[in-house]
Amino acid sequence: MAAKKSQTGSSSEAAETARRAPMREFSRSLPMSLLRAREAVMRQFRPALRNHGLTEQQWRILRALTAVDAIEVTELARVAFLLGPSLSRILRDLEARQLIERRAAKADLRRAVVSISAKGMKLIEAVAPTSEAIYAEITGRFGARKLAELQEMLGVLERSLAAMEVAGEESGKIEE
Amino acid sequence: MAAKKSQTGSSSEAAETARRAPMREFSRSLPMSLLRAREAVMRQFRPALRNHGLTEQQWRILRALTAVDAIEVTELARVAFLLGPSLSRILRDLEARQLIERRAAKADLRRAVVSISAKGMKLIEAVAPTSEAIYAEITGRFGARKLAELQEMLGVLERSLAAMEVAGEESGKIEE
DNA sequence: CGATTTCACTTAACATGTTAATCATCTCCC
DNA sequence: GGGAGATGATTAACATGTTAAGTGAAATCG
Repeated sequence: MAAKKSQTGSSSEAAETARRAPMREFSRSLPMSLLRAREAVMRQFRPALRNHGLTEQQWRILRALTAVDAIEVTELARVAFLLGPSLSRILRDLEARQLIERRAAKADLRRAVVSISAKGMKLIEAVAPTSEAIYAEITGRFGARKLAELQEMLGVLERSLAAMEVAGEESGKIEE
Repeated sequence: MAAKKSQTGSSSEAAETARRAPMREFSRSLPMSLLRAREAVMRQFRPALRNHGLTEQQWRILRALTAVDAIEVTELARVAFLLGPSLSRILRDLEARQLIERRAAKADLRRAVVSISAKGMKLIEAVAPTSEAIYAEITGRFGARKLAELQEMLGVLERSLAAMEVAGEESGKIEE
């Protein structure tokens, strides 16, 4: 089971090092931990959403819209945590399905204002009980206190990194 | 600023409730917290990976391959936490770029065995220092102890939900 | 005013996520 | 050994993630 040592010789000396001593256990890296945890959670919700013809992101948007009377697209992107292009496509689809309504802002024709329709609201109402039940089950299994603690830590992590420089621009092509 | 009340009447009674009292603060839901936290982390790494022509998933695969001599595709999917179809596409690309090598298993021709190439290993070596530096910076900002604690909680959450039934099959179309 | 720049949003192009279907092998059992 | 079913991998089809480019409207400045 030993790695194929001394095969290519000195050429892959560092390669051998990496092979023997992985940078990090990888599956234990923070991004992987967060990814797996999120997937474990979403795996519970996706079937229920799917039964109502909604994807996770479409659900996020409709959910966000129930909390406001109307909202501009950019602000909606921030709240639902979606990038502009994704949001554009999804809004086009949701509008075609008449789950939302869109109109131009009077004061600034560049801006579009979105709101949920009665039909969209009914859909939300149909899914909400199941969704809430699942959330309650998760809370029960993991523990309400631990859940709050976890979310607090996630928030701290997020804020810790918010101010962090996004380095990696390699050479000094910072300005263009 | 009040919601358009008493417009459609009793029909959207629950809708009004939802509008006034959102099911959950939404942005504070567990899935959103996990998503934002992960994005905050990955936002630090993506530029560096991009400078080396790698996406996050391609990096995950190469990283996973450095820990083993060779691995079957299904097992690689499990380790790198990718679905089969995604992995298939990415392996095709990585193979075309000669960053990995693939061959059929002798005992079972259905199975494919993948390993990282010398060229792939060199790429890993080129990115690793930057990647490690970023990880160290994150650890420093958030705190090594808190980081370990967070990952422990994420693991517990994952295992708490592993046994949970994935309900939501609506009607009894469990069998097909 | 009018040209330039900025801004909000959309489109484009490519990579991945997600589920279903397909294809080739392999196993099992008669 | 041969056919039904199981299995590993890929392909198909559609939705989203991600970055760059495009479009129209607004703000800025000369």
